[in-house]
Amino acid sequence: MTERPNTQKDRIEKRRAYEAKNPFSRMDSAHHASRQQGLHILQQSAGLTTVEWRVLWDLHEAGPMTIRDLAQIQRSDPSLISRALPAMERKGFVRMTRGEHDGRQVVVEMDTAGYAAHAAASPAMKRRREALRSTFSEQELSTLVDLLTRFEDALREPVDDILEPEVTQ
Amino acid sequence: MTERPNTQKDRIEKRRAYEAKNPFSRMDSAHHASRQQGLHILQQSAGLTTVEWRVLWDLHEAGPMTIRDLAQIQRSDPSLISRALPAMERKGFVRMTRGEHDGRQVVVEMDTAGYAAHAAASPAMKRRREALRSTFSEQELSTLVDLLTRFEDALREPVDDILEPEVTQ
DNA sequence: AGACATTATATGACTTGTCACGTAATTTTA
DNA sequence: TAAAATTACGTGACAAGTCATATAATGTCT
Repeated sequence: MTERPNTQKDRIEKRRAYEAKNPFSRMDSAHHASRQQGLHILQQSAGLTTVEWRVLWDLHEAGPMTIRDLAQIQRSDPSLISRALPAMERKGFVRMTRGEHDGRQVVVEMDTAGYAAHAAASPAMKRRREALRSTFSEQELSTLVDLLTRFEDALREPVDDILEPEVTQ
Repeated sequence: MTERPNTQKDRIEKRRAYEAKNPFSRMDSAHHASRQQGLHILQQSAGLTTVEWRVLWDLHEAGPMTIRDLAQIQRSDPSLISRALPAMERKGFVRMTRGEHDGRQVVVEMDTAGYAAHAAASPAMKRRREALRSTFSEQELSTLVDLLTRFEDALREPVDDILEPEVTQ
C-alpha cells in the first residue's frame, strides 16, 4: 500500500491539530484572549489597566482593605498589587495609609477619581459578563468553573513525582 | 429579625466567594498555576524557559518551519517567537536561515544543544501531561478543551456590543 | 514596468505575573 | 525581657504576552 507523502505542511497541520486538543495549550490561549479583551474594554471605556480595574472593583465591593487582602481575593502575588498602587495614588484612584493596629500593613481605600473610573468601566464590564452568560448556559459555566478550579488545584500540588528522577538524583 | 453585622471581614469573604465562581477570575488563576508549574518543571529539568520549550517541541515534532508557522501553532504573536530566537541560537538550540523562496521568511531548525535540551525536558513534561490525565477523566478533559475553545472564540469576537455606547457616541 | 498593497520579521514600549530578597513591624519562644 | 521567628510590604530582576511601527521582500494591479 502506498503511504501518502508526509510533507512539511502535513506535519505542521498535524502539530496544530494536536495542540488544538492539548489542555495546557488551550488554557494558555483562552487566558490570552481573556486578557486581551478585558484590557481593550477597560482602555476604551475608562483608560484603566487590568490590575487597576481589579483593585477598584474589589475596593468598591468590599471596602477598604490591606494589600494582602487584595492579593488573596485576586489570587495573585502581593508584589503585583504593591507595584501598581503608587501610580494609582498619583492618579487619585486610591489613598494608602499605614495600618492603625499593624504598622506593617497598608490599607487601601478608593479615592474620588477611582469612583469615577470605576463608574466609567462598570457598565461595559457588566455587559462583558452578561455576554458570557448568553454564550454559555448556566450549567456550562458551572462546569467550566469547576474544571478550572480542579485544574488549578492539581497544578498547585508539589511536582516531586513529575520531576523525579532528575532532581532527587 | 436581627440582621448580622456586615463587618469588613464578612465583606472580604463574600467578595472572595464571588470571585471563586467568576469564570474570568478562575481562568486567570488556572493559567497562572499552569504557567508557574510548567516553568518550574522546565527550569529544574532542562534549564529552559516556556517559550524555548514550545519552540523546541514544535520543531522536534514537525521539523523546520518559519516563525509564522511557530506562532500559529502556539497561538501567539510572531514577535514573541522572534524575540526569543537570537538567544536560542546563541545557546546552540536552533539555527535560523532566510527562506530559500521567500526572503522575508526565517526558517528555524533544531540544533545539537536543542536536541539535548528537548531530551532533558521531555520525560518530565510527558509525566506532567500524564498526571493531568490521571486527575481528570478522558471525558472531563474533552469537555474542558471544548469549553476553553468556545471561551476563547467568544472572547475573540469584536466587542462593539460590549463597548457601546462609550465609543460609538 | 512601475506603483501600490500585502506579508514576514524585528524592535520599542508597555502590561502582567513571579520569585527572591531586604527592611521594618509584630508575634512567639525561651 | 530579649532573642528568634514570622509577617507585610517594597523592590530588583526576569519571563511572557501584546500592540504599534519600521524595514525589507513579495505579490497584485494597471
